[in-house]
Amino acid sequence: MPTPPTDLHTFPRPSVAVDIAVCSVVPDIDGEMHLAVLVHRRETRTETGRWSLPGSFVREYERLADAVDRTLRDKAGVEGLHPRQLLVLDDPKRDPRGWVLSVAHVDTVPMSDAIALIGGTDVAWAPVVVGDAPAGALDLPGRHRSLPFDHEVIVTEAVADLRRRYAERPDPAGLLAEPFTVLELRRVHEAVAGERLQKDTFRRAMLPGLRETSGPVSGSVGRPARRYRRA
Amino acid sequence: MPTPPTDLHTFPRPSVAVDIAVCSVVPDIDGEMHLAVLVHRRETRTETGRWSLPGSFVREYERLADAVDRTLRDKAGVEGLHPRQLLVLDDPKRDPRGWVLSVAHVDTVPMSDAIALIGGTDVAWAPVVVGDAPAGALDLPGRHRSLPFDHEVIVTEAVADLRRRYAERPDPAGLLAEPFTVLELRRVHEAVAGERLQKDTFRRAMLPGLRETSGPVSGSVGRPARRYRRA
DNA sequence: AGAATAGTGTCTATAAGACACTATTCC
DNA sequence: GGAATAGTGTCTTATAGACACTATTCT
Repeated sequence: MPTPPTDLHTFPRPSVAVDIAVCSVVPDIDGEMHLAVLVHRRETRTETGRWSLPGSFVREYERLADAVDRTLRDKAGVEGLHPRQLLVLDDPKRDPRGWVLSVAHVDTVPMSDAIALIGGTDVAWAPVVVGDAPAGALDLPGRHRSLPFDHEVIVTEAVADLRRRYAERPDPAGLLAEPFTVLELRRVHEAVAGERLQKDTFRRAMLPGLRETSGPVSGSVGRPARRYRRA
Repeated sequence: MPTPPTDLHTFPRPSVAVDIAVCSVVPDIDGEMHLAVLVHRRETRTETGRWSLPGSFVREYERLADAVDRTLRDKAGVEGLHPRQLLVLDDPKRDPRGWVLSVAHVDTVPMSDAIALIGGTDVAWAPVVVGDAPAGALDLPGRHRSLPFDHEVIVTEAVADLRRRYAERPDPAGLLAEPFTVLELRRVHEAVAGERLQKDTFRRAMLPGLRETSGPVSGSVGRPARRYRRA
């Protein structure tokens, strides 16, 4: 809390927006799973036609998490997520229209909803580029190479946040529907991490955070895998 | 970046403030060092007389880090710090005067400046309560028991941030003047961690992040200690 | 039986913790 | 020499990685 002025309204106030890196794990043509970020094609004056992260201005007395939920509902028809704050973007020149602060968030959608979510051609999943690409680089549709504004900073932080959390615990963001097998879990973690993980080490690291389910085991071929839920 | 409205000014805008947990390590009566947070006595209408964290409203087109610097210069005469963003406090009811978002920060002042910084009776170092106290509890002057608003959340995050960073590297915030001995460094780390650290393990963990200085070694008694700088 | 996938025993390399020893100074 | 503090050798314990083996299913 600041030292209050005699009147709040004597202070200039910035516009405040939320920008969101919505993440999920989606398959490519070959069935390989990849961490991807939701981008949409800009239809408005600034940077029209480029792909960017969804965002919107915060309404009066609205909580930031609610602004995130509302934005995703309106722009992508997604519900019931768990946004996490990443950082505030405060460069006074970041928006040509004026003084706009943006609170960047990361959020996730379950893999089962990810594909259905892409309705038209104005929304897409852009895989995170793995390897030694520039930080925050996405594999955008068409021949687009980069995100506008400071959105690459947001992607960088979002990916770092997810990787940190997934290194600790099994599927903390709930990308995978329960119950699941350790193999399914590992595929998701590999997609997030952007690298292969060892099957035995991975299993032992994750087991303390899992509860075995007694439910029936399905198996196409080979020994049927046990199924688990998050503990 | 959000979908732009036709005009920025059609959107309601919140007041935006910065609140700062300024941290340092200060000695108590017995010479023991403790992690402490700078608090000041409120002089204004809301919560008058209570101790709280310094903060102020952000000026037009001002960067948040600059608002932090300005606030600390004005309220405590501190210069040249390195604020880090912690989180945005966005409860619409957090300030009775209206819609105020606050961006919480953590910052540090070198130990050598910490004592001189306390000028009058309206500013004080409040040691972080160690042990199983409520999260974010401070040992405030007088008989005050708690911080107003959501300041305890800020202290909790500030302390967690510092402890995380100090567990990794030697004195990342530069609390200690260079050059220093490993013993001096360990005392600072113990104050931040709120617990004793083992001398041999600590030395081995920190050495990779230190550069030995060839400068003259002072010693009152016992084998003179080597002196180091941060690498 | 053989293929395929799941799960585990175990060896090794590495790091953390703890203890005790050696080293260097001042008196 | 003795007190005091600095720094290190090394043993123990825990953990991560790797490899190979065993287990359970389907065809």
